[in-house]
Amino acid sequence: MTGTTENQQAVRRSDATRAAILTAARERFAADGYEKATIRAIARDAKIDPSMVMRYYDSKAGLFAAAVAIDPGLPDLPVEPREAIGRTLVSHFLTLWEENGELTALMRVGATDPAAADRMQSVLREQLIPLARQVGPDPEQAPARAALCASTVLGLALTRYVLRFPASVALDRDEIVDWLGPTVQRYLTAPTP
Amino acid sequence: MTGTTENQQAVRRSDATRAAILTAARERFAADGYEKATIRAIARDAKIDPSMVMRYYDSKAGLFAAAVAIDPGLPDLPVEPREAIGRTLVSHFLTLWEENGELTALMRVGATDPAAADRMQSVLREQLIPLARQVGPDPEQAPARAALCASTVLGLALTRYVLRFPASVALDRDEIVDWLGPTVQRYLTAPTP
DNA sequence: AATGTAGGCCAACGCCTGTTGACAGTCCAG
DNA sequence: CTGGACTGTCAACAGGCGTTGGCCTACATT
Repeated sequence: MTGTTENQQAVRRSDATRAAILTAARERFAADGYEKATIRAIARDAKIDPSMVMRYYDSKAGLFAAAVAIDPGLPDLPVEPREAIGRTLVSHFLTLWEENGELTALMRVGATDPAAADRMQSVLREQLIPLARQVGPDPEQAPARAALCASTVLGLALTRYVLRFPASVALDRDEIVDWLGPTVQRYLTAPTP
Repeated sequence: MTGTTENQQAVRRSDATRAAILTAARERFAADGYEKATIRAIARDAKIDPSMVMRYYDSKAGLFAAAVAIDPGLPDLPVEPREAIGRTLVSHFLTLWEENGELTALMRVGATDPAAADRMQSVLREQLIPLARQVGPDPEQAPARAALCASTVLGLALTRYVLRFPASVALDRDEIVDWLGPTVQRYLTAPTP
């Protein structure tokens, strides 16, 4: 132990370094994807030696896992009024994506790495499908309806934050909510077409 | 020149090899993305020496460019009846994607490679935006409306063919057209919300 | 003040990558 | 039948990668 004799969570002298590594890693992974984001480059950004990364995060895979640990927190969303759930969801996702660069990293890497793809899927399974079951007309359709919602918001994230299509980047927040909100609303609550 | 003295397009003895390389490259790029799809692995699949790849396609980048050369052919789509354009587009994209594995490759690589992302964007610019201009109420909104359509179909392709979310894979073709068709229709033709 | 320990740097390892050039067999035109 | 172009193999290169272990430094405890 270092510093205080308190147990709980000791303040390590290396915390600043750990944070610097994590920040640099998020930026590099988000910008370059998994393979092209080298540990050497991340270490250079964080102004430390590559071996420090191994000391604190064991391996490149461990570093990535630590860098993209994030919880979208869908269960905390207000479900009422039910006819606003579409707009609420879209708005929530936009905020999430613009505050957390690691989501872009997760998506870039998920395109080629099954483990990252799995992490994204777990959000669908554990948060979006339950929500669809809660607000949708038929619990049995929940997976399909949730999948459509996922494809809607991830499609926007793809064109706007990953591929950066100018026409998609140019959309402003309200416009997106106005267009996608009703779409998600329909996927979740409308009767089967 | 070999074979016939005809100019036009000579039949080279190596055409079979070239094709084998291209096929193997498409599979590997689609499955693994750009970095993880090594020339050695592609050559092994095609049962030839890695140096042949360089001889026929100059470099890895050249091979990729040749492997994903494809034209979605949107301009040939029937625009009438106008109220069916949404379903027509979605249906066309589904066919395209299931017939051409290179689209998955292009998307996997586009997630990290700007050049591939550009190629995808050119489809939006040269084919989807003009179409939106043609059928939409206000030509000035064409880029925004086209971008929303792109995010719709690419979102589905992402969850279904790249990330392979089971709930998205489980959707059948008609279901997808029934759900996404009206969405695209609205993005293209509905008044601004 | 002495001492153990955590933080940090350095040099090196083995591996895999894209790419190259020299060499051998095969086919066809003259 | 002979020359030259084409197809293909082999071995090697230079460089970058993740990862490791040894070493010095500086701090916190005793």
